[in-house]
Amino acid sequence: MRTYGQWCALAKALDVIGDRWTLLLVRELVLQGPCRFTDLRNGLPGIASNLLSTRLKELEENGVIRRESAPPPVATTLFHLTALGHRLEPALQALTLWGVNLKTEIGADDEAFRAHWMTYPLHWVLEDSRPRDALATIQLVAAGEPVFVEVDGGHIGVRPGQTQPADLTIEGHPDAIMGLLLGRIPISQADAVGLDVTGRTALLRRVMRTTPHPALANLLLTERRQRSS
Amino acid sequence: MRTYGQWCALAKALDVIGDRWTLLLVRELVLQGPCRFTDLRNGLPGIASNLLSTRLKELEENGVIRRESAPPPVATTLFHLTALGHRLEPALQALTLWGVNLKTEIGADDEAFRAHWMTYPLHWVLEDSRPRDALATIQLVAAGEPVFVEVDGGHIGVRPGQTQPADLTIEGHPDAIMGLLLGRIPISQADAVGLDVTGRTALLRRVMRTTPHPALANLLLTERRQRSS
DNA sequence: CCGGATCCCCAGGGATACTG
DNA sequence: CAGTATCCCTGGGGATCCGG
Repeated sequence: MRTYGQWCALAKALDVIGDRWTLLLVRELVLQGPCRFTDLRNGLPGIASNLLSTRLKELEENGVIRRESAPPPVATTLFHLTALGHRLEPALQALTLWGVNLKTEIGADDEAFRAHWMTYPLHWVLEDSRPRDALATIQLVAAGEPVFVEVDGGHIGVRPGQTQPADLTIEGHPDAIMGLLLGRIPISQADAVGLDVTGRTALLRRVMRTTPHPALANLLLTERRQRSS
Repeated sequence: MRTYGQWCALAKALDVIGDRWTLLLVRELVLQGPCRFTDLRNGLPGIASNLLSTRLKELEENGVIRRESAPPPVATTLFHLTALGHRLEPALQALTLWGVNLKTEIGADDEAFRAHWMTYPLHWVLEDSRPRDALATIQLVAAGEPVFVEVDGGHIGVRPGQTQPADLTIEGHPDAIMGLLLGRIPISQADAVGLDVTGRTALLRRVMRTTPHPALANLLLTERRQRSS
């Protein structure tokens, strides 16, 4: 294990989770819960299988994850976060929030996408502004992957997957969907950005935040950044 | 620039600050303020100068830092955090807090140490429980490096450096000093762990927290972690 | 199909020396 | 002081193979 050898908590933390892919691996376990090797590989497009294996070993040695052989319905080993691992979530959220600033960049269209990656941002972007209204459901289909949103009693539920008859369906590129839900793309221009919106569009007014999530205020970044090749 | 190529804010963030040394470099600018090249090299013991140069270029391209030629008193270029860079601080703190759990490990004695690395932890560990008392000063000397603590009106000030006649002086290994201030090492055992405490020891009762900092509650980690070679 | 292990190769990073 | 230049080595990407 390569270490910085510094008396500094940050350096110690980076000794453990600073290697390439490591924090993304933790992200998978946070967003998906206990995972099989294959689930992780699928959630980390581009990782070499030997690296995934190595990272899992390291994280286990450092007490961040634990491997457990699951009973028959699964019948294979599952990787869990330990209590220590779960304590990484605040750091994960802080870094993710910071990364939102960067996503403004050119939306490279060859980017990999997984439905569950949207769940964090969606929680930050949505709210139930009419808690007394009846339960409502929204089916998102981002880059072909389904995400299911449930609005009920002031609470927003987000998870990958489908439901049958949703009150509202939004289909298209992830960035376009987020742009619509953020209010940056008016419904009138949904077509123009390749969005397919069907159903009770009035539901949008219920779930879209009127005031941005406090932690997302930094989206209004004034400073301009330049791009290199 | 090597990128994960994922539609995910965390992945984007790691594209920018995920490389080796990068986040520690940001730490230096957060803790020390604007730095010269040499200041950074000194705050990052072990880094190769070419790597430092490369990282600075990358961070500048990505808008995290800015280089500015300072007027005569300094007469050289200084590296500043941009607004975007400053927004990394919450993530830095979250990771640092997580790292505190790991520092319990064997205190390797060949670790590098810099005084300003203590400032974050000290802010978390200290408080002024008697705001009406007169201003008081504590001089720490950790691993030979001086840290100056000022207690006044409910506020704690921490910065590297010295003051002449301090009300209390504590000298010794950083871990021992932190242990004492955390209350894990009673004053009676200060000698046994190589601490040299002189002056108004009653001041300790003023600055040591009776109730741990909320974010540090996770120090009471029950789970046991195993060690590899 | 799952959970890796093995091999090859290149790029990123470490160490040191050198320069404007 | 603020980097560049160079050399070398290890970590990581990519593919393939293997036991359960």
